[in-house]
Amino acid sequence: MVYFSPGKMLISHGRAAEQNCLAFLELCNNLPKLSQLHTYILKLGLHSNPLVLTKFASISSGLNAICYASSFLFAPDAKLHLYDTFLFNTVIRAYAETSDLKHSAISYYKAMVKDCILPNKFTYPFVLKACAGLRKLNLGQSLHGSVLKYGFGDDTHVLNTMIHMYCSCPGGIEFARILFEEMPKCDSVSWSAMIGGYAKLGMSIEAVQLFREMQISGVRPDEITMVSVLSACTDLGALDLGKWVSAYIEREKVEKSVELSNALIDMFAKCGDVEEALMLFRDMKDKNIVSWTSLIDGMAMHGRGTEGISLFEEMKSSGIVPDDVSFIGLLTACSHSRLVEEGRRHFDSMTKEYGILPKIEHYGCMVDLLSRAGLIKEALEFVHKMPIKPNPIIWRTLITACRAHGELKLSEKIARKIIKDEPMLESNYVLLSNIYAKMLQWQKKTTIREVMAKKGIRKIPGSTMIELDNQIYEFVAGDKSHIQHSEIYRMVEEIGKKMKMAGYVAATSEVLLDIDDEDKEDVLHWHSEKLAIAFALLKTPPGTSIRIVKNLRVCGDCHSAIKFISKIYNREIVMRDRNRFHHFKNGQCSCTDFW
DNA sequence: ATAGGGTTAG
Repeated sequence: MVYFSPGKMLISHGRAAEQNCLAFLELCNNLPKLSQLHTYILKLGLHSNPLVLTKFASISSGLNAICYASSFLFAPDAKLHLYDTFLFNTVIRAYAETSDLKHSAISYYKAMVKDCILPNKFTYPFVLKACAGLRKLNLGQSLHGSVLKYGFGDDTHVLNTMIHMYCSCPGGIEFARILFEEMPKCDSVSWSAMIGGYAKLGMSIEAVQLFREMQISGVRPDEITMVSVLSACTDLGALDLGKWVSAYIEREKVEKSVELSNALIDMFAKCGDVEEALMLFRDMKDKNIVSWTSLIDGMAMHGRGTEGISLFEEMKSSGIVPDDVSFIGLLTACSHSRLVEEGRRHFDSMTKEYGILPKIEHYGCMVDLLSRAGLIKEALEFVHKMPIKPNPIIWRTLITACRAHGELKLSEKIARKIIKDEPMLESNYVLLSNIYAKMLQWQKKTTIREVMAKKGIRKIPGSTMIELDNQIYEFVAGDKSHIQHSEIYRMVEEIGKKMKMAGYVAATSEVLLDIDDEDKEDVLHWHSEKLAIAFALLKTPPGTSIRIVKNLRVCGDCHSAIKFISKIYNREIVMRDRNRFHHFKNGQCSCTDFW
């Protein structure tokens, strides 16, 4: 234990004072004695000493330290001297790294420039980082101007941070790309920043494309680049590419940080190979809570809820204390596997044993858990009793469950309510329109379509992606853009005939879900997942499994059709939809029709 | 003294 007592400190001067003070600050790390320390530093006249100040700002790494550090700048006898840039940099950095105070970093930067204190090459990475956190494009652009004005337009560190800043600001990605293209020489950080920028925005195709260009460029990707590429693979559901990245990491001996291993686990789980995710996880020496949570989430998505729960218990036994995110994974695992009692119990233990205040996501999981299992009344009561105002996601969860359990009147009522709350959100109308389809009330369905058209709201088209021979193909319903489309459509017809012979009957209410009247006959078989599967049947050897990724939830008709296809063509078909995985095999689906 | 990264309800 270190006790602090300023009175006993040896007050000395000059270099000795500095050394003394630094040593003392080292001792005082983590001690909440900042105000005494502050007095002490002023007494020694060391408040403009850059080394002392940096040390001071870094200890406790908290708000207080930053406030005291910045107060030195305005001490009555503060003198402007050679080190002032350094002083400002210290304060700007401290603020830039404090989540809620990034705007203060900008204020100090502005104050600095106003006082004619020249920024140096260390100033801008800090300032730009703060700007990235604030996500203000126009501020970023003006900082960009200053960077050029002060002559740091060819500093790689500064430019890399600027790419990151542009990628973080809405509407900035194009500016980032221009900057990136114009850079005299890019290093792996530049590439990672740009690839990561695309990946974060969900521009995963661009991220992967850029990674291919990076390989041609000869800059060696490092583990951080790989994390960004993997997150693009995860988004696309591109398992082959993900596997290639994984092999590359082994081959090139890229350092496997915990983050990289976690990204691999997440990729394998979300691209459909949860067994590989599990193996990787078991091989990890240092796991953290993210590793566990990623795998639990993976189990949840694949409907392997019991294993998700065991992992959660195992995590606790290993000494990791669950956090709010891991509870989301656990509760999702329960709801997707109809483990109602387990879900309830864990929800209670979250507050009672771990003191975690449930967030809207946790309530959402519970509403899903109950309503999906058919306990609609209880789910409704739960919504009315919860202490947070239910959000549209909660209402949509209820609507979907009501529809699945035949409570059409109730789902109509809720759907009308959320349209009132969010009149411009397309998915609200689609829900109501689907309810009318199920009620066979075509007139009302048409009216909804007309209302949407009048408001200029368009439905997001369903699309399905498939990865074949290092290419990613995307199909949308009724799509005829593919070169081989006539062959594909013939295949769909053939599949249709075989399915009928096997006893398949189209579920009309579902088939007509999202289709305009004039297209009704045409689109019967043309949902994007059917096109993608027909394509895969044409292009892949018999007996191999087929993996597809859908952007929306699979419709009931496609779900039953794919069951037939898996049997007729003797193929395992793995499908990821918006919510979860379906493994079709021999006429059955792993979700046991519980989705 | 400076830059880029992993899990989050339907």
